Amino acid sequence: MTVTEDVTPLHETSDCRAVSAVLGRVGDKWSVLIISRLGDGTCRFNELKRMIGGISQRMLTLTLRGLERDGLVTRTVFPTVPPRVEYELTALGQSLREPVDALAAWALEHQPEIAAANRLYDQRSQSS
Amino acid sequence: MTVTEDVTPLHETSDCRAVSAVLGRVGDKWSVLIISRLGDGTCRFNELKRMIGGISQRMLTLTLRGLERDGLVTRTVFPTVPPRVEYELTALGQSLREPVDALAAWALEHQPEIAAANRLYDQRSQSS
DNA sequence: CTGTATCCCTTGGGATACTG
DNA sequence: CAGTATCCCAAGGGATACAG
Repeated sequence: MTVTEDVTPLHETSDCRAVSAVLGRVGDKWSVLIISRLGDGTCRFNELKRMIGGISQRMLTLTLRGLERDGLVTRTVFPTVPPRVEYELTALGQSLREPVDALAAWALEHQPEIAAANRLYDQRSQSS
Repeated sequence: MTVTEDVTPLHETSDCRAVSAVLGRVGDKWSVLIISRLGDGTCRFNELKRMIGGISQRMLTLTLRGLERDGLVTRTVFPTVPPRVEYELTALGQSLREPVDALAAWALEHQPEIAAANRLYDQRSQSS
């Protein structure tokens, strides 16, 4: 019988949306780089910009604001002239590094397999 | 003295690009959901579409192709009529679940802190 | 059933210029 | 120094129609 079943998409539960938000952060091109860099210690705005390299001022600002909003990074303004702003990982931000590093380790470990799969797939696509 | 220093952006090393690619996969809205669903067993195209819900045909196809290209999923076509195609996680795909689950666990565990940080941040932005 | 092809709107994000 | 504001282009992704 075809009664009305539960069709609530799995990804729309409260828990799943929370997980998605974090996955989005991690998937973001710049967030992880910033967190990684900040893991080595406090950093100023332009310092971050230089060390990461390739990030625009706009994206650095936006990404830092996002990280700050999620409580992963603190922003400290020193009322000097010229202004000095320091960014630092919070305990929460530090704790995120562990699972992220695990993922990075997985990526490095299996990179050869992935590259091989890519070549195989592309080669097969070629001859189609 | 200001000699020409090493300004190679950290994210442009070979290793880092490999890690980024994986982080991109994980950050992708649909990839993780598909992998998660496939973790419970083989699945057909429309089966996946229904269970995930909210994904367009186009994105399901594109995402599955990407997962297949990276060797995370296998695609098996049964030459019947109507056609029957089954998707299944590879061993590599299975192995990815571990670090991803760790990240999901982190997200769930710290969700309250993140939500609180969000509220605090938004509240402060309000009064500015 | 399992896709592919198009159209088209939304979002992401770089470049540049300006401000406290 | 540390941003904000604007412009603008490219990629992401849904809706729809068509095909094997």
